[in-house]
Amino acid sequence: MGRAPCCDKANVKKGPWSPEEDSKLKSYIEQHGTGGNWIALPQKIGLKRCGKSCRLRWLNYLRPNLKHGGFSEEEDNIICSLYVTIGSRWSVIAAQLPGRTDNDIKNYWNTKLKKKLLGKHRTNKDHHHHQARSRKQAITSNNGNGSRDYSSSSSSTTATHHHQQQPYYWSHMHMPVLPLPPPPPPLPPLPYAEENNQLPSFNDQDSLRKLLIKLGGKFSNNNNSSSDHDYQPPLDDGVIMNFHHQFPPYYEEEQQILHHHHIAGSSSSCMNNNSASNNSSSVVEQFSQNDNNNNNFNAAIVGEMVSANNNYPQRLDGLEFFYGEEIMGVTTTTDEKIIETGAASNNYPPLHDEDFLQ
DNA sequence: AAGACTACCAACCGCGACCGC
DNA sequence: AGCGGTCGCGGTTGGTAGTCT
Repeated sequence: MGRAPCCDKANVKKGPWSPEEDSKLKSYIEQHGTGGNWIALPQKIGLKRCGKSCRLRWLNYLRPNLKHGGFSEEEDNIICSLYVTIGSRWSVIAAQLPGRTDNDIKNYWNTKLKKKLLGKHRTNKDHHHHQARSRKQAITSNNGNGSRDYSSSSSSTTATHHHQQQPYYWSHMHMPVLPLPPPPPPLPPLPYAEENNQLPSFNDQDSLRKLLIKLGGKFSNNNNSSSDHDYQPPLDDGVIMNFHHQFPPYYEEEQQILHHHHIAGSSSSCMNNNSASNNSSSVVEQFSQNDNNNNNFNAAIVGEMVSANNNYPQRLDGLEFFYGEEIMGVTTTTDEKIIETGAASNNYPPLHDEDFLQ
């Protein structure tokens, strides 16, 4: 039973690619193309690689005009904006960033951008992952002395203010149901110091509202607004139209929600309000900025988005820090309830001891 | 100095979608 | 319509190297 392997695993090399393999693959594709069949390609070249591996190597590394590392603030902004809108659809996000691969963006998001937004507070999943890995590495690792480019594309380490970390109980949402200490009392919200490039706290409604305004547009003064007379549809210069062409129905669903709640989509950034301001081709510039500074944040928009997400749980996974724990169903006072609700709302599979002990 | 911890990223894996027969 | 092969995607893992204690 089970799925047939795509190649003969026994006769296929795995792991890092050698320069010789790279040059073989690259020169062949440059001369002949892929031939529309990745599976057959390695045999043609004489590579002992899986076709999928060849494809990945080409797409992520060998393909011409690829950029590696050094994400700009504008790229950060685009990634953030798109992630909030469409979730972890890396290929779609990558399509808006020339020279970037989905893998690159995914890695960048997971290792830097997410933390940039979350603050230094690691998720427990990360924590356990790294703990387990560290234990393993303690056995197997051999430290080298090579140099590595750790240049960060952004300057956010100072922005991880302690008060701006995620709620304690959010960081436990992926945890199994185990006795936990009670969450600390809520901290007073800090002002949203975007002027200083500080990251906003997403734990209070006002900051969350501002964030969503920046990411998605303005919020109506009227919480029950259904008229939307002043809604301005996004400019159609191809990008947004591409979204409509590419996206399955749930994107339409979100668009309706956004429409319904006057999110006309503003420009700018979840990270830095000063960048991404002069590039007309960027997605985040598709919309007119129209923040009327009204503070009546309508949480229903997020609620609806989360509700819509019930059908597509992947889209908001990891976005709880955007939307807030209340919206995500993490509103109760006991830890168990918190975990249960959080897990249920995200369709997480039941957790077992082995998940915890890994 | 050494071990533990953390960060990063390339690569792998499995699944669903798609397509041709 | 059903089936099998392939593609493309997103999640995850493994290896390496920097940083911390």
